[in-house]
Amino acid sequence: MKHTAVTIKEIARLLGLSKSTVSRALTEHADVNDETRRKVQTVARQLQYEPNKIALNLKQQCTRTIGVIVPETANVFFAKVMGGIQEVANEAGYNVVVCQSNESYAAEKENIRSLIANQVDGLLISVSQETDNTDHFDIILKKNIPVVFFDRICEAFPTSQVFTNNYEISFEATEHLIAQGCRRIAAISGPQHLYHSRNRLQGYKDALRKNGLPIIDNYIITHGNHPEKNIEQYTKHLITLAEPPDAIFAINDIAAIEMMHIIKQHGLKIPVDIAVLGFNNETIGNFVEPSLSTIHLPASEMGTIATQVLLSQISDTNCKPQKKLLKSSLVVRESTSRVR
Amino acid sequence: MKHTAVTIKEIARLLGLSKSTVSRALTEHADVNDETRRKVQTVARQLQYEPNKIALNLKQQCTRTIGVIVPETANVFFAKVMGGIQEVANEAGYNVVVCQSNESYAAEKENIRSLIANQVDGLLISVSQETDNTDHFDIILKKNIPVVFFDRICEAFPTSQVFTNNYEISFEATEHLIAQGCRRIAAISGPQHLYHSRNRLQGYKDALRKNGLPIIDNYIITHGNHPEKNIEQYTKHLITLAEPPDAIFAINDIAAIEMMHIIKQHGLKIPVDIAVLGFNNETIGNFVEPSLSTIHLPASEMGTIATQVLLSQISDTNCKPQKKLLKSSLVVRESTSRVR
DNA sequence: GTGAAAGCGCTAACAA
DNA sequence: TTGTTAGCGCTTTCAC
Repeated sequence: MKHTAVTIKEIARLLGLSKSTVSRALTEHADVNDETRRKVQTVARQLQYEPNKIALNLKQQCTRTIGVIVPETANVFFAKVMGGIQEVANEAGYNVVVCQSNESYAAEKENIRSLIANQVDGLLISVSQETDNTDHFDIILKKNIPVVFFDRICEAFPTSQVFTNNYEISFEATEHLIAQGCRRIAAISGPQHLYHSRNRLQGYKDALRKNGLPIIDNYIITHGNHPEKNIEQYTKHLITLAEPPDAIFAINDIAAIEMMHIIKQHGLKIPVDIAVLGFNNETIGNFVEPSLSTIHLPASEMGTIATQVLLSQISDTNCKPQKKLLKSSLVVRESTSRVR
Repeated sequence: MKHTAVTIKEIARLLGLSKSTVSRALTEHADVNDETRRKVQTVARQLQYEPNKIALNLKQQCTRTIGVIVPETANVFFAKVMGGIQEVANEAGYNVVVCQSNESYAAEKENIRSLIANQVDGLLISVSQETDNTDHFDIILKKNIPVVFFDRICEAFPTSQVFTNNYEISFEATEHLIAQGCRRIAAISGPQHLYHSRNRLQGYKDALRKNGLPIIDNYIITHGNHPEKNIEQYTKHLITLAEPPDAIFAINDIAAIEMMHIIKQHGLKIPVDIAVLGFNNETIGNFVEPSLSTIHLPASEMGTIATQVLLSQISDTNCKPQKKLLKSSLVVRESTSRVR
């Protein structure tokens, strides 16, 4: 390392003062002679003194760092959330350490261990697809570390949670498809041990039920850990059914666009033969033909709010867990517009 | 914070030993009685002792943390690079703190200050579009902090650099377009004070020149900080020229796909009327019609290599700066396939 | 208004 | 083999 680092001790030596006086002068403490303060600050500036954060951390028993665990940083949604997190955290003088679980339970567990060992002041977590129990989170409770789950939350856990109205938006989206005349609506859904996936599927089912449509198992695809790998198979499976669906509620925009591509290749028309609905509202949805209807998630906002909640808990340790519900919205474009 | 934290002192008190003995027992030091070690380790496990990293940091004068500054985390390319960085860093027991410059010089400068103040062991930087001088990097040299620039490198700087063969791939891509019979090739290019943008444009120009084609200013669009905002205008401008281009070398895949969309809307055929070439090889390029030809960048690999170089410099401070050139490759799909 | 000393949690040189 | 001591850089009582 740079052994050149200027310390308070050095400044003290140079000015024939004690460390404490220098410290006080630098931290704008009251009881210090104006003259002395001026001198200290001048020298500090000349030497480009920067207080050693590590020493401060040790002294103050906090790191002003928050740890974030996401399934995958390359995922557009999480990347946007990260933006929101950074913004609020940096504004408040906090650093952000990011870890990826890569959808693996083991990695998630290890990330938690590592972040805690590194004394982060708080955690922001979106759980991996593999995570179907919460044992590895217990240590967070035991050590009483502020934590906020976001998006892929851990419902049963007595901590703060920030999430979107998955059930409602899924219900709304399904009713939109029904309103467009779709009667055989397929849905690609995530692992059912995850709260948000479960809710999404439930919203879909309830909308069908409410509208007197049957729930057909063949139309519901629950995929494993790497959905993007199987979109092609799913699509081919669906469109070659004896009675193929007339709408597909995809798991995300990229999957939706891939499905559209395959559907078109098979000579089917979108949305007339099959309507396609995405999820995430990525920019690209505007530029495909037909343009993609989708669900807009308040990604960046989710990051900012989760971070705000976390920071409030860090500053007030016995502040109650908060549940924040953010609203998504349906973005209707051409891929589901069958009636005028 | 959690005042419950178990310390070495606590364990020592419990066992009637000294802190040092406990420390030695825990760190697998040689000179310690097997019996003692066993006892210490048992208690440590029972109490779920975790060494305080901050104290270690202070003691060892390093944080095992590397700071990363990227223009934007939501950018797919940088998100992929981040993946590679995380992988190598975590493997080596390093944490990664991410900052975004949001393409702003001021933010970049502030990020550097903040990361250095937080005593990161090293830096990975991809410079912002706004950055047209290197004054704010001087402090890194002065403090002798290991740094590796990647992708958007800072050529003039006497530090390690990891980058791709922008000139060559751009040359190759342009020759590919020429080989497809294109004669009026437009290019959308980044700010010319950036090394990689300059090289890309130069490769394009040299390929034209070598093939006896004129360099037409009207076909070269150099954009500012937020290109995505103006893609539509650029495209309309180009296709309404008296002599519109018969190929466009876009700045990235998303821009390319937006351009294709607009071109198609204007009744022109791709690639026959206008060939379109992207940059970045995003998945989505496979699923648009026509499928998008593009340049594949070794994004994740760039992250892993940059991190490896950085770590080697951290461990050996007077290890010489390294320049690493990674190869991109041309991915030819339908959007540029005009001959058979 | 300033200095001396203790202490945050840990390691390591030196003693015993 | 174990304990004592010092010290990493800083803040903060407590004396003076």
